[in-house]
Amino acid sequence: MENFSTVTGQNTNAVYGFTSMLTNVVRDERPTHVAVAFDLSRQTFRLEEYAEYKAKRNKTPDEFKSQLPLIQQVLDRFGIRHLSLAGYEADDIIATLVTQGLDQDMEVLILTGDRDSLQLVTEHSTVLYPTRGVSELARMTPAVVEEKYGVPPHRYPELAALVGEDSDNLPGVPGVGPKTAAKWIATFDGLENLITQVDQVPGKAGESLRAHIDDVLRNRRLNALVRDLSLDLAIDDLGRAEWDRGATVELLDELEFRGELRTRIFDVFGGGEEPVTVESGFELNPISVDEGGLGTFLQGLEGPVGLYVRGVWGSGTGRVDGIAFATPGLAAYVDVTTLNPVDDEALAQWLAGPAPKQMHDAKGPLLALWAHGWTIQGLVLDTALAAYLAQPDQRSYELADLTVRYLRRELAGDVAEEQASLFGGEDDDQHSTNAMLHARAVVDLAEALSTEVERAGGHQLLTEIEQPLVSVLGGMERIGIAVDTDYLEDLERTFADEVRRAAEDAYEVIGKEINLGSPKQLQVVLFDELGMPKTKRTKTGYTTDADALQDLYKKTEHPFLLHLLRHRDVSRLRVTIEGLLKTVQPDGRIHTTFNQTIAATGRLSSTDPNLQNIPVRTEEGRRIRAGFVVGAGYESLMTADYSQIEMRIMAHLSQDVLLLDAFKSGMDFHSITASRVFGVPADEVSPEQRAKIKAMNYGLAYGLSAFGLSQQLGITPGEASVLMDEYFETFGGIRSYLGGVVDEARSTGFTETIMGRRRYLPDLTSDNRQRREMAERMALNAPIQGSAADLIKVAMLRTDAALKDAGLASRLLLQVHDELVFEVAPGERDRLEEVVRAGMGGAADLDVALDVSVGTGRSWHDAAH
DNA sequence: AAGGTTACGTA
DNA sequence: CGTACGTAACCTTT
Repeated sequence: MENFSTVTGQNTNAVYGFTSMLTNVVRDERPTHVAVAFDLSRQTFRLEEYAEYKAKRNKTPDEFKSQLPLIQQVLDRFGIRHLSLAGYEADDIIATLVTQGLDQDMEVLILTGDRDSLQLVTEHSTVLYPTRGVSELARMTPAVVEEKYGVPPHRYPELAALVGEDSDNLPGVPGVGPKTAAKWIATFDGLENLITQVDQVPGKAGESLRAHIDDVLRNRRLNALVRDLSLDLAIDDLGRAEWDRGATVELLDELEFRGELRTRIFDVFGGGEEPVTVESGFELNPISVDEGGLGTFLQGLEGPVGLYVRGVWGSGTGRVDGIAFATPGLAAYVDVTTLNPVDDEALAQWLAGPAPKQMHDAKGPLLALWAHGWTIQGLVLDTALAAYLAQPDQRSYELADLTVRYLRRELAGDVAEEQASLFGGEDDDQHSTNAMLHARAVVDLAEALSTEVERAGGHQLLTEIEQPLVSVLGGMERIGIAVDTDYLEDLERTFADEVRRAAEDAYEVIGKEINLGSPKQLQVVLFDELGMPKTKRTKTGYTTDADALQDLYKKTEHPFLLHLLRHRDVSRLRVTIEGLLKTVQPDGRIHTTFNQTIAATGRLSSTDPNLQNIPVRTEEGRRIRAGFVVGAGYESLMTADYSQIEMRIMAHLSQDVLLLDAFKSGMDFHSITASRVFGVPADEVSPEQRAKIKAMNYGLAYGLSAFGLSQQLGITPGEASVLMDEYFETFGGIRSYLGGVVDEARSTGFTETIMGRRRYLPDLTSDNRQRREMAERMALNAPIQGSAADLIKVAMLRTDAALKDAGLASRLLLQVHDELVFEVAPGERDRLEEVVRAGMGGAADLDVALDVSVGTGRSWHDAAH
C-alpha cells in the first residue's frame, strides 16, 4: 500500500499490518481452528493487585483505537472468531484456549509479541514471535526457548520474575539479568527452591535478591497466565466460519486495500477466486455509425463526451487504430483505418472544435492523434490528472484501478481482449466493446473525480496548470532533442578504454580478476581478504558505496580503492552514454517521455530515457552534455534556470526578514547568509564558513538532521548541532515556518503549495517513530519542492503561449525541475531570451524576485552559464 | 523471467 | 540518521 489512510482520512496502518500478517500466517500454517483475542481495557485483576501494572505504557493512541473495530470487521468477514473478557488480558484468553487445544491433542500455534506467552510453549505448542519489526516470525519451540533464555519454557516466567519486565512496569532484582537468573534457576532447580534456600545464594546479586524477594513473588503471581477462564466459545467453535465474499469486497473497498494484499487475501481465504467488485460493470448503449454519418452522429452528441483512443504511442509519436465515444446515454466506436474521406474530415473538424471532451491520460493519445494529422481542442477533463491531484501519492492511475476506487465498478474487457489477441483472433467486436467501455468509464469517472478535486481545492490547479500543460509536454516529447551520435559513440569508446584500464589496475593490485560491479564479490575482497574495517551495514552485508570507499581509502590508503572508484565512475559514464544512444530515434533526436502523475510533490519525471539526470557535476560528466546539440535548421540551444528557487520560496513562505533582505541585496546568497550567521561582513566570509552555510541552506528544505549535516561536512554531530542552532538564531522566521508547516500538516492531514497542491501525510500521527519522522521530513519538503514545481509549470505555460503569440519558431525541449532548455530559431536569440525571462520571472508574484539566468551555445554543455 | 537490492545520476 | 525521481547491474527466487 502506498498510502495508509483512506480518502476519508481513516488511518489504516494497523488494519493493514494486522490483515497482512494474519493472511500470511493463515497461508503458511493452514490452521483448522483460529481465534483472535483482544484486551478489553486496562482494568484487570493484575491492575487490582498492583496499581503500577503497565503504568509506564503510553495511552493507546486514538489512531490505533479507531482501527480496532475495523480489525474486528475484517475478522468477521474472513470468518474468524475473536473474543475478549472483562477483567482479563488477551493473553489469559490465549492461555485458556491453548490449554484446551492441548487437552484435545491439537498442534497449537500462538502468535503474540508478549514474552509471557513463552510459558505456554510445549512440544505441541509453539509461539510465533515477531522479529525485525514484524516482518519475520521466530518459531519459539522448547529447544529455542531453552537456547535463548537458558531455561525451559515452563520456567520462563520464573526467570522473568527475577529479571523484571519493563513493558509491564514490573521491576526485577537490581543487578540481576537473564544470565544470572538462568544460572540460579538451573542451580536451585526452579524459583520455588531458590526462594526457600535464598540464604545460600552467594554474592552481591544474592544480597540484592534477598532485598527484593517480595517483588519477585509479586512478579511471579502477575506473570502467571490464567489457563482456565470460562469463555463464550470453546475450541470446537473456532473452526473457520463461512467466508463472506461480498461483504469482504465491500470492506476492502472501504479500506481502499487493493493490489497485492487483496490478491493475497482472495488466494488465502477465498480459494483463489478473483476479486470482483460489488457492482457489475458499465452498461453501454452501443450504436453503430453508418458510413458517411459520422459528422451527424458527432454533432448530435450532448454534453461532455468521453473519448478512448485505441492505438500505440511513445517516444514522441504514435498511431491511432480507433476511437470510442461515450456519453451517459450512448456509445460508439469508429475504426479510423477504414474511414472514408467525408467521415475523416468530419472527425477532424469535431476533434479540433470546441465540443467538450474527457479523456484518461491524454498525452499519449494526443501524440498518436498528432501523428495522424489531427489536433484536439476542448479537453475539459483528464481523469488521470484529476486522480493525481486528488491523491498524489498513488503509484498508478490506471483507468481500471480508478473505476474500482471511485465508482466501485469493475472495468472488464482488458483481460478478454488480451485472450482474444493471444489466440489469434483479431476480434473487432471485442475491441470496439472494450474501447466503448473505457470511454464510458471516463465519463462516469470524470463526474466523480470533479467532486474529489473540488473537495481537495485542486480545481484551478487542474484546469489552469496540469491540463493545459499536457499539450506543452506532448509538444516537447514530439520535438525531442538532437544528439551528436558520432561524438557520443566516440566518447563511449574513450570511457570504455578507461574502464578497461581501471579494471586491469585493480586486478593487478589484488592479484586476480573479480567482477568489480558486484557488491558481493567486493565485500569478500575488501573485508575478508584485505581485512579492511567494516563499513555501514546494508540489508545483505556492508556497503561499498562511494562515500564508504573514500572513507576506507583515508584509513588504509590501499590503491585498490582508487582503481575501484575510478572504475565505478567511468563505467557509469559509459553505461549512461550506451543507454542514451539506444534511445536515439531515426530523426537523430531523443524523445523522452515526461510523466505528470508520478512525483507526489508535483514535479515532473522523465523516462525512456531520463533526461533529468544527465551528468553535470564533474568535468567528464559534462562531456556527455556536449553530446546534446542544436538540431538542423536552428541556431543554438538556450538554457534558463531559476537561481535559488527553493530558498526563495522559503523566504516568501517564512517571511523571514533577514532572508528576504539577503535576496534583495542581490549578493552571493550563501555568502550573505553566512555573513549573517557568523556576524562578519559578507566579503570576509571564509570559504569554510560559506561551505557550511551552503550545506545548511540546501539541507533545510529536506528536514536535515544534525547527524546528516555532520556527515556531509565531516564535522561532529555536536558541532553540526551548534551550527544549526546559530543558523536558526539568525533566521528565526525559518525555524518557526518549518515547525509551523509540520504542525499544520499534522492537524489538517496534508501540506499545501503556493498554488494549493496538496500532499496527504497520514503518517504524521503514526506511533511508529521512523514512519512519523519520515512523514515530518516529507511535510517540510513538499510545500517547497512542490511550489517550485508549480512555478516552473506556470512558467512553461506562459513561455509557450508567449512564443506562439510572438510568432517565434524557437521551441521548448526539456524541463529539468528548475531549468528549461530551448532550441533557438535563427535570429531569435535575443527575443527568445526576453520571452523566457518574462515567462519565468513573472510566473508568480512573490515577495522575492525570481531570478533567471540564461545561457546559449551549440550544445547543452555550451549553453551552461 | 521477475523482483529485490545496491549504487548513483539529477534537482 | 536529507527530499523527489529513474536506470542498470547483480543476484536470488520463481
